[in-house]
Amino acid sequence: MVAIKKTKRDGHLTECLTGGGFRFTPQRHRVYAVLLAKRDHPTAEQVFIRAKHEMPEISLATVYNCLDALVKCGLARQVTVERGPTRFCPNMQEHCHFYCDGCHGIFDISLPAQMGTAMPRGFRAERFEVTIRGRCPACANLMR
Amino acid sequence: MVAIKKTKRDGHLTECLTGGGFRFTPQRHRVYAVLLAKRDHPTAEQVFIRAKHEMPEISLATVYNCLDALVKCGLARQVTVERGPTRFCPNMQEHCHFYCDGCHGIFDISLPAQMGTAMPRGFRAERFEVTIRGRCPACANLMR
DNA sequence: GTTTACATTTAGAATTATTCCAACTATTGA
DNA sequence: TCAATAGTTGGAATAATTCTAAATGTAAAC
Repeated sequence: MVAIKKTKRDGHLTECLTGGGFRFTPQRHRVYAVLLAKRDHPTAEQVFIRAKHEMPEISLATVYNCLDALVKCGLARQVTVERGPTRFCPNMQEHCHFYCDGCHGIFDISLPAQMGTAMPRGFRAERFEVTIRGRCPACANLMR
Repeated sequence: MVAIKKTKRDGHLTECLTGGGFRFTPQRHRVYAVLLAKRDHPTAEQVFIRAKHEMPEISLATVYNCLDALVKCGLARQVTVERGPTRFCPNMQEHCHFYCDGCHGIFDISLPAQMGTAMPRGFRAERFEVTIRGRCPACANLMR
């Protein structure tokens, strides 16, 4: 048994996990803390490396499991803007992603009413990609 | 040497390829034809299977090479909306992608002025994802 | 039209990212 | 406390992609 100091934020974690049929575990707590600590859209492997600093015995399979649980219970989202490993983002507010073609970094940008005119200072937008998720006509029909 | 019947469209292919420093080859011709023939955002593997019907000796490595060349010379784009294999799309006009959470199909949707109100009949939009590509402040500075 | 230089293709090996598996451990609820 | 079940672990397996080296094809110079 590992001692866990719970903060107010952890209450939210517990709620969301149990609400999704998941248990609260020290590993999930750690993985979520890693996501919140540095919001640079890390890959599963990067999360693994960071989580190991405070929890050396955690395994990569567990990190994948924890990230999956967080995504399923609405505490994080997967970000896939390029070929390569999936990245994770704990910002659940409506926002869009700025992908830098130079350093391949991903930055959160708040969704402005007039996109393009409201870019943060210094960012140079060159291409917009919009993905809409939902149900196509055939699949929407299957749900009734 | 393989005989190639060139159409007007193939002239465009040749132009774009040579413009990007690539050579015109029967394999690239075939791969591009496959993309144009059925615009269902196929994976590299699906392109490979389709290309083999008319060119049984083509290899998967070549299909990856050809798709890469097409992307680099502006004749196709990669579409990565979910974890899993990258998909390819020869529609180079401004448009966005509708991803069906049911069948995982990807549909091209023209980019409307007011998104959400202008969905094609039957499509149920549930979530919008916007990715902006360009240069972050640090990388934009490096280019001057 | 040869020759030469280099790009491309091919099959298979290697690598990367992710998932699966089976044994063990922890948590929950009776 | 005990049984049932969920979660963790390390390693094996799989999937997607890239790399490699040899053979072949293409273009451009002579």
